[in-house]
Amino acid sequence: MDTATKIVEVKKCSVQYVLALNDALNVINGKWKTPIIGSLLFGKMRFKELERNIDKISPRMLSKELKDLEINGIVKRTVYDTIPVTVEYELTESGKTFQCVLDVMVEWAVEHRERTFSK
Amino acid sequence: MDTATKIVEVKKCSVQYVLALNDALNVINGKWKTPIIGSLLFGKMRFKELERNIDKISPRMLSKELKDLEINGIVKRTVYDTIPVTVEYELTESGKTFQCVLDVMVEWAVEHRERTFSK
DNA sequence: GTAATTACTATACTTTAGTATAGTTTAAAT
DNA sequence: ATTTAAACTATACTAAAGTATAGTAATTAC
Repeated sequence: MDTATKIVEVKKCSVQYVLALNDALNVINGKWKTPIIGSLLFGKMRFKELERNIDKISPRMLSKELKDLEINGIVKRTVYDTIPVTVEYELTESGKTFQCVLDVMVEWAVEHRERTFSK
Repeated sequence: MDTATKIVEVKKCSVQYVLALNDALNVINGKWKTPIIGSLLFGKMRFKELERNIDKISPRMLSKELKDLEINGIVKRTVYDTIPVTVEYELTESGKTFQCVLDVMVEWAVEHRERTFSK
């Protein structure tokens, strides 16, 4: 079954729909996932660069969230054999396509704000 | 400024982008928001109907989350002057259009799963 | 008169998420 | 010899989210 057909299938079944939805939600849950993905959309970055880029994040959280994102296939971690080690983080293909999801959320939010609060 | 122009503006500024994104994320944060919205996509429902529909939800959580959704303009609450009172919950216009956001998330999730885990 | 139903609220508790602070290793710079 | 830097980890704590259990008011059914 190809991906397009699969999508049609999933949309027909509420159980599968909710499961897929949770997959997507797990990518962005918590306080720090979207700032991290947002930073990496500008290109690959090292740990300290991310730490400096993202206001108020602690190394503990950055480390933890990067690990989460790596496990979920959103971020790729590359260790270079330099002394001391250089570690680079970058978005995977899925990480990059996630921008479309973020864009739709932003579009909805702007429309929602106009409709609901600015009249 | 019309909504389309506003969306273009917001996408250009990372601060505004993240703020709009958080608006959308607040709609769905927590464990119970998506099941509630998902149930209400089938039509208006009373408190007990929602409670029966959503597996394992407690009345405390249902009440709290419905209040949140109402404040955020996603759900409309209508009290009928019957004895005992009848209370109906339904999605607002924004609540209904939110389905597009959920659909895009589901599409991404299915594609991501194919790409990342099934090869 | 007891049980059930609707639409919740109150209180107490547990679990998860996030913060604060300090420490590790290896090496280069001053 | 001490400081600085990268890339984290460890420990302890607080805050937020969620659960469990019980209770309220008004009414109908048995």
